[in-house]
Amino acid sequence: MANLDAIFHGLADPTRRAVIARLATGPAPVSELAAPHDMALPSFLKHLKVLETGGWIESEKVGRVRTCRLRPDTARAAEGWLAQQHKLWEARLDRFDAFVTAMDDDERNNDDV
Amino acid sequence: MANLDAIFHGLADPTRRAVIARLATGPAPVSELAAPHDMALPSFLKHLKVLETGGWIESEKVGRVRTCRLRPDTARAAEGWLAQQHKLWEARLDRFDAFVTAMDDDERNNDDV
DNA sequence: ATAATAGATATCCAATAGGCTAACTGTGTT
DNA sequence: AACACAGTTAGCCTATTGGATATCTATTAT
Repeated sequence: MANLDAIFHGLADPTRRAVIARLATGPAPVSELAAPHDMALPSFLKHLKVLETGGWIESEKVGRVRTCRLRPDTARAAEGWLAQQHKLWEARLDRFDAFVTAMDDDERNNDDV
Repeated sequence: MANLDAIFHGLADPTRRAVIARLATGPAPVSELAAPHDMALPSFLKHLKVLETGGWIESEKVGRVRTCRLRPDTARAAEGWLAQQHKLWEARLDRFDAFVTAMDDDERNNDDV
């Protein structure tokens, strides 16, 4: 599994996110992936390399065309990290809410507020 | 709201992810955030800047200490993008499953398989 | 008033990122 | 055999990244 640095670096560029979005609807050859992007092919290939390094895609070449497909487990790793933080953070907010509620109760029990 | 480039760039570094993880448990001053990281303070401050640009954190300085806190909406934006791709991709796999199932049915209806 | 603390700013540096063109390899097509 | 097609590789260029040190400002403590 690719490391999180490479995984998130993969997402930090609009061209690469577009490729992922395209591949989410099904595999495609390099030239089809490249077509929408106003960029020389070698430049585009670098993005594919970054995605491959990040574990986002895998590819297979048959004849002269290379077909790329998405690797779902990588998306899960990325979502997993975010979800974990989210959970921590939610837990904290819950504790904070409880604290505020307790404060309110305290204040309600005071005559001078 | 920060753009996705900056949001995901924020995550593409272990120091920055550690800061986010720390802040998910509650706000902290710069020096406390910096302490675990074996790095000169100015270098660390750059990471905080990247996180701020990516919309991950906000901070307020009172006296001589600056306290940083997480911005939850940014996490949601990141998760949102991933979830959307995930949905597309799941939908495709479902169609693929249906296709395979149909194939199997076909084959079951053939005598020569 | 002096000293210590918390952070900010300026500058430097090597490595990486993201773009390009030119030239090359291998595979179909005519 | 000759051509076109789909990628690939090599090199070049500029901007950004991620680290450093040295110096500076503003606040708090003695």
